[in-house]
Amino acid sequence: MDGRFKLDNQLCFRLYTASRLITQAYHPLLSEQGLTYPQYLVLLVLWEKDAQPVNDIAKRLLLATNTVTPLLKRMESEGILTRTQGKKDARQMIVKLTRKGRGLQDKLMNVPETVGSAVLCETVIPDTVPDLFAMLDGIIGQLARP
Amino acid sequence: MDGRFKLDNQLCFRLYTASRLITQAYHPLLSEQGLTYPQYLVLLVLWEKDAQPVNDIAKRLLLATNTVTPLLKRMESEGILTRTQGKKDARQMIVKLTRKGRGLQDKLMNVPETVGSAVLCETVIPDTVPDLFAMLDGIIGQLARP
DNA sequence: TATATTTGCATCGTGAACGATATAATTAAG
DNA sequence: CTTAATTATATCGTTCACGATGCAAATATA
Repeated sequence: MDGRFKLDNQLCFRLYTASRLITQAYHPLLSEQGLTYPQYLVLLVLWEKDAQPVNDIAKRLLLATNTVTPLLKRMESEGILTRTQGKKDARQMIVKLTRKGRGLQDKLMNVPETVGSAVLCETVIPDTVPDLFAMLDGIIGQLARP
Repeated sequence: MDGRFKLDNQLCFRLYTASRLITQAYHPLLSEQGLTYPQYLVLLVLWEKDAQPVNDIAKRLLLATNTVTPLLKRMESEGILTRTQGKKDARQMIVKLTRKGRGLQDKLMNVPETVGSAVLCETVIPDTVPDLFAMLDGIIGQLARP
């Protein structure tokens, strides 16, 4: 009868649910451009710095390459990016945005704010977001194996 | 050059990553008993209240039935639970734990604390957890469609 | 009561996640 | 200069998530 197994006491369930629900909030906005949320994350990474090897993208997103590789191949077949073998290191595949991939930034310009405002509520306002970020970063830093 | 698309400004990416990493922390503990994290969530629900229709379990976890149904079928084939047609309403499938399903609680007794302590860090301590819960509950309440 | 709508669950297809494993290129060690 | 260890990616199999759709039982409405 101790509350150990109570769903309402579980941090992970809250994270899992919040993550899923926000991803669902992105869905209508992203699917307009034929994108999924993980694909949008890849775009964020490449918009910040184009022409990166698969490994760097995976590390930035804290994902394994066996998750990222098929994702990139789908995006390649959509004409969003190209994958070309590295010259310095033939093992690397360098991922580069196409014109279309760069152009998606314009079409998605209003997405961050739309989703951001959909999330605001009593306990999550611009003032409290830094605290939330700090706690999530703490968890991530604690669990990410570097 | 506004920070709109910066990965480091994204709440959802933090939630997505924190959720994934904590689920990974559960993995070695749950796989010992042949369980996945979503299956563990189903157990939490049924340990709190046994003999529930599929719909109630799905609602409690904020998942769709087309996610939960195959999950329950896998757990049924593992002998963790049974699915029997409801008597009052023939559309309902009543999910009930088997002896094995109930017994898993003993074998997983130390899981919540093990994962809990693995998450603690500078910014996430017992004192700050209620604030984190409140913010996540705010987001979930804001986005869950009732 | 006949018909229409809603509800509960299931099936299907696609795209992640991720553990396990494989392969080829690079680097380190002997 | 070989051989061994490491590294960068890819392939495979299983299990979620979830939109779309189907179907039968229950309920509401005409």
